[in-house]
Amino acid sequence: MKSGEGGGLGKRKAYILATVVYEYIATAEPVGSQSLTQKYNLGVSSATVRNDMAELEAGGYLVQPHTSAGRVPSDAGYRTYVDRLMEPELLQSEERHRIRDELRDASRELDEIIDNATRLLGRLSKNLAFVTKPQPDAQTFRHIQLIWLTARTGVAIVVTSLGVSAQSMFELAADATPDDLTRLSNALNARLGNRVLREVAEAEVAASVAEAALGEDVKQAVLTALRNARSAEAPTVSAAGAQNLLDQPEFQDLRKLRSILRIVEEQKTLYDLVADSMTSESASVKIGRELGQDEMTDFSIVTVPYRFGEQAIGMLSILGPRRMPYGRLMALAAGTAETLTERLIDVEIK
Amino acid sequence: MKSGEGGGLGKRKAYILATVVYEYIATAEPVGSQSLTQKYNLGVSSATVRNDMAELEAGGYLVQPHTSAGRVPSDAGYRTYVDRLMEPELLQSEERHRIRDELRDASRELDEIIDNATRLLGRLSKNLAFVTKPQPDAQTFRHIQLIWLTARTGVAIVVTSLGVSAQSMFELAADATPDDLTRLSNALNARLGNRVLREVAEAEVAASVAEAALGEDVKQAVLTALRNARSAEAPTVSAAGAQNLLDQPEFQDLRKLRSILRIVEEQKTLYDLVADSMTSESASVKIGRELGQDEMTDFSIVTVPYRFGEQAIGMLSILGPRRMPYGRLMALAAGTAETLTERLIDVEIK
DNA sequence: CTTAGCAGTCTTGGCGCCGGAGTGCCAACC
DNA sequence: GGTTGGCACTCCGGCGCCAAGACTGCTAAG
Repeated sequence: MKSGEGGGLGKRKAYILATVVYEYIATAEPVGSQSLTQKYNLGVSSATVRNDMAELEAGGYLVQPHTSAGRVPSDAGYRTYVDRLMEPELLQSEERHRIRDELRDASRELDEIIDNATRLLGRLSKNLAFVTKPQPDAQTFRHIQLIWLTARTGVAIVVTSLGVSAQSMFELAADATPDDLTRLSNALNARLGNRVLREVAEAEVAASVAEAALGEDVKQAVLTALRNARSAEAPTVSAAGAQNLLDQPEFQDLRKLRSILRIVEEQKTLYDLVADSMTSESASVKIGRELGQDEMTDFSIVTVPYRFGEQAIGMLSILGPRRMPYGRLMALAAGTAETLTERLIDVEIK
Repeated sequence: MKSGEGGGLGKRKAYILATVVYEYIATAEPVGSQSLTQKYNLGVSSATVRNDMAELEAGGYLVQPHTSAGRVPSDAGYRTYVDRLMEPELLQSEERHRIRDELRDASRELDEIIDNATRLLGRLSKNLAFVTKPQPDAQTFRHIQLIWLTARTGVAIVVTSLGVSAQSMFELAADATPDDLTRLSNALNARLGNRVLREVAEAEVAASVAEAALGEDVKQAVLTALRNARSAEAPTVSAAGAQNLLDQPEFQDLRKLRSILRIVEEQKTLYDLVADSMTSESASVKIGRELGQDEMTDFSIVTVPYRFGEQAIGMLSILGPRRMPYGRLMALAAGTAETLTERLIDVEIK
């Protein structure tokens, strides 16, 4: 549950802070000096704890909901707990296996795998889980196919190493034949093979179009199609477990819940909340105001990136009350991310 | 607001029932005889209304939350109101235009159009809106393309009249060349053109495979791919506006909200609730227990199918408290469905 | 059949009170 | 100087009580 040193706090105060956070996470009740000494063997009296708590409050780690109530951790209190006081948790091997089993059975379609992982994480964490779907532009180009539909319309399909990633309809200013599009598809495939999508340059498309002896309008259509295929402004986010939040006592206030639901529906906002955690190596945590949204002061988010090969291509996150079991949720998210990473190797198109 | 005859109720009782329902929908408070006579010009005294209300209760149209409270409509009361008492509402032409404008700007991708319509309906109705996406099997076949990825893997892309509808990865038991797949694609396209997907028979696929001189394993792969492309067990459902429900007084009880959120996440359940309304000509309404789910006794759903050409291919629904403004929501859903129907013609691939 | 009047019922909200938990401070102690 | 027991004080939350308000059902008269 706790231990560690805790910055310039002094050993005992750090320990008390850790215990207060731990106890508050468990009970959702402000914790007082007396109940703390009764429940935990602190080796000092409640009066001493009281003094330390007063100093922890002065230092900004704890706050009092009102005089004559116990203390509750502040953002800084949680932050210190997460960064320096809490012991990292590990998943039970039983849970580890469960995650593996549930993700293995899922289909080989990328979207379904992601959705499955999201639901699983929602269930296990008993909070709201959300997972960003991989942006195609970090994936490797495998195949493009321009399909002729009518003389002036067609659809471009791009297949990447993680599966069919996108399709995009196009219109032409001049007539084309099915054969034109096939020639161009072949030229593009020859030229772009095994390239990371992001690095495909306009000049290469232009060269292929020229090789197929087609005009400017086709070039524009292909470029647009590729751009669409590459990435949306914000990736799609899959979410699950909103109903779990209702069990938390902090949601007696429906307005909080309202803003959460709204944010979850606006996928862009949800993505922006965690976008910068993509580059993090392991689990990262944002607590309360750190999320930068007034409506989210009572929430925290744990985020872990998942990878394809070496490259981080998406993130798993858990959103819950600020009073969340950080250690456990970080372990869960990390374990699921790891399993998802392994799973993606399985479905790679080589 | 009301009027009409109302079955074997007698004119005045029907009118009183209509007024009670109307008033309860507006205020969410049980309505009593006295306040009713004060607010509406019924032409009779509160004592008379009292007597009629007692009979309406005996007839099962009204219920009392407790003695000495006003009355509240029962499922049967709402049902009678919706079927026979209420006046159909029409949308303001301003609203009509707003719907048209918002749906016009959306992209030409089917999924985005549907998502847009869902969000719009959620916003306008101030309730939870959900829309089923069209099952491909009612659409017309336009093109199939088998794309060669490796000697034993490929992906099948099916394009229908409403756009790329599905892709499906396949594995082969024996090696194939890109040319094999191209030949087969051409054979299939020649044979299946302009057919409704649902009606494509196994024999036709077999004939095309034979024509391309390919084996049983390819045939199975194509059949599976077509089956996947055709329809999932239940169509995907797009939902929006869950947060609107929080404004309703009936949601002080969080357990109700919990089950709603759960059901919305389980798309299958949501779809099953309304599946049988697909064949209905206009707006259909399910009230409380009519939904056949214990957790949903306090809710109602309004559903309107939307079409592609003559054929109903999906439904727009609004889920809200049983105490919902039926007339308005029916008009809204119908108006949105109509606009969506028109919009789909625009994006048809001819 | 309708209506006025009336007694009875039930919920809701305000008020005051008390108990519990916790704090801060002080003086004593090691 | 840090630690501790003791004590006075504060504040929230729950409980019981009461009064107000809103309805109902019933009865008897119009």
